[in-house]
Amino acid sequence: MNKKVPEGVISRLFIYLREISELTKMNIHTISSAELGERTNLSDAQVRKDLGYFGQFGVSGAGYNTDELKAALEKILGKDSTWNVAVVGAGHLGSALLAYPGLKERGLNIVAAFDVDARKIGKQVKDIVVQSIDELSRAIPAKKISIGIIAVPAKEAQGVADKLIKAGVECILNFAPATLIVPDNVKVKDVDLSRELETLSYFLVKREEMKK
Amino acid sequence: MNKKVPEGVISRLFIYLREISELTKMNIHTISSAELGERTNLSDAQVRKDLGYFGQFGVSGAGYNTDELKAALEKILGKDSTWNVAVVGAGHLGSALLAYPGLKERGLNIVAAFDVDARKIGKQVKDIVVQSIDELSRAIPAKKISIGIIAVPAKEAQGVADKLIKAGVECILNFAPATLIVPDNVKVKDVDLSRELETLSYFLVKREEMKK
DNA sequence: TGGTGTGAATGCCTTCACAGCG
DNA sequence: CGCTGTGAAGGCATTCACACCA
Repeated sequence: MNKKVPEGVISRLFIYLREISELTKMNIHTISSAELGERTNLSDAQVRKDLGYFGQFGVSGAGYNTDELKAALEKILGKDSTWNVAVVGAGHLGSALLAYPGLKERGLNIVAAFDVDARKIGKQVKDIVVQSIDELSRAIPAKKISIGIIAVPAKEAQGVADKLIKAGVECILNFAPATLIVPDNVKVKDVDLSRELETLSYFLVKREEMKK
Repeated sequence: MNKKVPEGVISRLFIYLREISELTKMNIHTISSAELGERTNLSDAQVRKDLGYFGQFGVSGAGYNTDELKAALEKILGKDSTWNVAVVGAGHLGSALLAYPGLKERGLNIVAAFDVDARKIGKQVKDIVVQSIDELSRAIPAKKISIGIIAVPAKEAQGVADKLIKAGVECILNFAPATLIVPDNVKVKDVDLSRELETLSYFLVKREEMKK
């Protein structure tokens, strides 16, 4: 069993879980790897192999029972546990995250928000009041926060990351277009919206060139 | 020359460009692949190989001239051209995108926004007025929009994608947690914020298990 | 018969390692 | 001497293909 799980498998398991959840709601109780692959833009082999890293969930000739598979995926992915999250930066993006209902549903509770800007401190979004960033180092351990979201300008990103890590955060989702230097035991995931768009635009640039 | 450029190279070129731009601002005119790698959390070999797909920009024994490299990267990445972008969905996330200044700076002009919700239609963010989604099919070609951003709930995402494609959009940035089915000639990039966070949380789940 | 589970083959990307150059 | 540019090697992830099972 203990084979190495490729990067990306976990992310896909969440996609399968999302799809399977829809199916159970629609009272569909069986699905083949081919069908699940079609619904997720992945190959049947990929689906089977991904699941294969964690056990055997299918029935030969019949496919997968969606209720069982759903339960199995939730177990694998730790959907029974919940995590506390802090957002740093209460600008447009930070506020959007605070207001996003999809996170709580998935066991990710935003329990604090911080900003440097006095005009934003005290602002309330849903049930969260934006605090001064000076309170970060006390609030993170006090509220048992293990995930930090960085939604500040690039220049401040590294400083915020340092503060979060010092306060005990173990994972960071970084929206700032900056490369963060962090210790090995801290996991960082970068999401750079303008880079995503730029990469798409490159596709258009290349297509234009091809036309000639 | 015409070797196949791996997926991911382009995205990294944008990272190099960002870093190099900082350096030129700081009046640093030379950098080695090792230093550039350090600043971007990548290996020196990776930096050289990535650049190698597009030509020879370095000087043996000396490194790269930042001004020349900046110009070369901008040329490769098509930073002289600009693209028109539409946002569909004027909720929190859509509004955040409308207000984000980083895009225009990079040649990505949001020129239209659409929503189904009558309460949001007419709302103004910066210089963009939210229009009814019924106007989408006329506005997209009229404004020469080639990139669409989907910031609507999952259930509506496929319908919006269909509308965008029918209207002539060639690339889609999809924030909805849904798998889109699109023709081959349309490029889709998924950004699923809650999945990113969930993937991070899995890292914590596994770490907890290890402690036992 | 239809579909899983999985070793083997393939293909892609990264890393290595070093010749060659300024 | 330091650092680039690049074939060759290595490692990972995906796809293939088929034995096996209900």
